[in-house]
Amino acid sequence: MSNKELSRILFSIAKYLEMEEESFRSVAYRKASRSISSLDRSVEDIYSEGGPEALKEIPGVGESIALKIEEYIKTGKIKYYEELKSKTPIDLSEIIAIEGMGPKKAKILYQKLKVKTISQLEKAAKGHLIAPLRGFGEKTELNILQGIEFLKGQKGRFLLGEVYPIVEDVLRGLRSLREVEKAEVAGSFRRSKETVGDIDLLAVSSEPEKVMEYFASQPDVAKVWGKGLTKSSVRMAEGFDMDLRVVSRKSYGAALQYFTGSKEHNVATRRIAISKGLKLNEYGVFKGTRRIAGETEEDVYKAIGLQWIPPEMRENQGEVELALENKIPRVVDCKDMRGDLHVHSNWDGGNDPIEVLAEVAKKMGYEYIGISDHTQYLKIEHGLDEAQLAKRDLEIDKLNEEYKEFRILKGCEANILNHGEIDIKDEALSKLDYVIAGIHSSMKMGKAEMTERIITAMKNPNVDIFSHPTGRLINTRDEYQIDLEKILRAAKEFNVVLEINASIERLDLKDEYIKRAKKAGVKMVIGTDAHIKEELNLMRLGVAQARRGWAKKKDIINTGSVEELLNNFHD
DNA sequence: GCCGTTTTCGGCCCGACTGTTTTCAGTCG
Repeated sequence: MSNKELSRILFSIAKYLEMEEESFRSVAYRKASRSISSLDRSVEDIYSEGGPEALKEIPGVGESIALKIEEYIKTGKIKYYEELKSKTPIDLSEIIAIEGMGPKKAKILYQKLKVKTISQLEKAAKGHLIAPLRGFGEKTELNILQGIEFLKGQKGRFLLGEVYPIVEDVLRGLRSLREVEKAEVAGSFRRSKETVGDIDLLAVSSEPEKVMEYFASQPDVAKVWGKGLTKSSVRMAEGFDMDLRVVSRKSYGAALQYFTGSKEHNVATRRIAISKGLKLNEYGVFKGTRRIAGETEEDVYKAIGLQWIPPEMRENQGEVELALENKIPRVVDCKDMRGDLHVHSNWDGGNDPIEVLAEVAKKMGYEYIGISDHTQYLKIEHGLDEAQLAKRDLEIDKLNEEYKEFRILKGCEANILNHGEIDIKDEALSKLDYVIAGIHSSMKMGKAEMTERIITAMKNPNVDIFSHPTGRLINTRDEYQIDLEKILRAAKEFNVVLEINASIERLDLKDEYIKRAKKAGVKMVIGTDAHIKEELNLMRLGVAQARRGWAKKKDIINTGSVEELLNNFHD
């Protein structure tokens, strides 16, 4: 059993309860679900150490949910959940993945039209059976069809952040085997693409049968597609496939290069090899039949006259040409990061007190953490008003007195209202160390209006950072309509830093826009948008995204010291 | 169903937006 599965079931229960108008109970389940999905320990371990009592230590888990988790660990099922499912037997999670569809609509469509699956839903919409229903209409029907199309577009792709902890676990497991000399993940995962299809793993071992046996019998494996001595392929319980290849030590680097891709990058590198009278394949670099490189990736690139290229850059976007001239930039690295400015504390409904967040940040080696609680407009996120902000800042002052080489910065994530106004008084904003502003409402504005709205907000001298600039949710929601070039020019002119939001479903700015921002001379900041302390480690996703956008250390302001950082902001 | 520097019971989940309706239900953040 994985935390992920459990979290998914609790989330599903929450959605079923919404169907039943059980709103408070639903919120409780959703909270528990979120909490569990971001735990850094396995729920099973927690249970085996301390039983249901230990489970209750998990935020959002109380008596009742603890018992349900126990039931799940012991029997693999939760009776309560099974009952909810049998009452309304539909693919709820799939159907509500369609933008605009929620549990209530799903229930009506089941009751009136017996719609249980996406394909039945599509059929019903195409047959114009939905529009005549009370509460539905032409537009809803159309939105459903568009939503289904959107979902089809990303079928089979998983979010990088979703699979990250699972891949790490598998890799750790492989590396811990005595029979494994080394192991690494390749493919789009290694390139840190925002979504990944299947996961490609490589290992060097003199006893492949034992390695493959281990790989195929991991607890999370749902199905074994094939198991051989050089390649095995499995479907994980979470729904994605993993391939493991065991290669010889001599060709490990070449295999890593080959399986990391991208395909386009590989075509380009092979072409370079040919131009030098060499041959590059997954076994090595060959001069005639003699292998001249292959053991390490560095050797492989060197043998064909190229500088080593960070995996995140391997998309054939000009990186091969740069490598030929030894001009690959030193892109930003996790080690460069000195702090996180996008963190929500328990003041705005986040999970953890400022003190706890600061301690985690310190342990991560940071020199500062910025607390950016929501402001008042976002009622559901317990946004703070001017007085509450001031009160919170007293707490920060007090904590700061205790620290020597570490500082907690006072920030907020304010809301940009429909005409570019900020939802909290300038007087309050000016007292903070920095202000993040972002859009959390009216996301379907027209392009011109939306662009104007954002630029108006940027003109506010208190606004320092523009958070999740395009508002997209990967695989779920498109970007808002904005004129990015205009926004970039305004950011430069009004000295506003653009965020690279590292949360799993956002990764916003995306790679391409990071390049454009860089070109426009706009500074960026990587923020995790953590609502609980464990999410501070999403920084690595944000850094990976920045690397995909070829950002250097100097492009990212939270690689600087506190003084350097604050210098980027208005007074 | 969870939680407690307002409480072990009674709060918590508000407001905008959309697409439906002629006053509102469902969805989203």
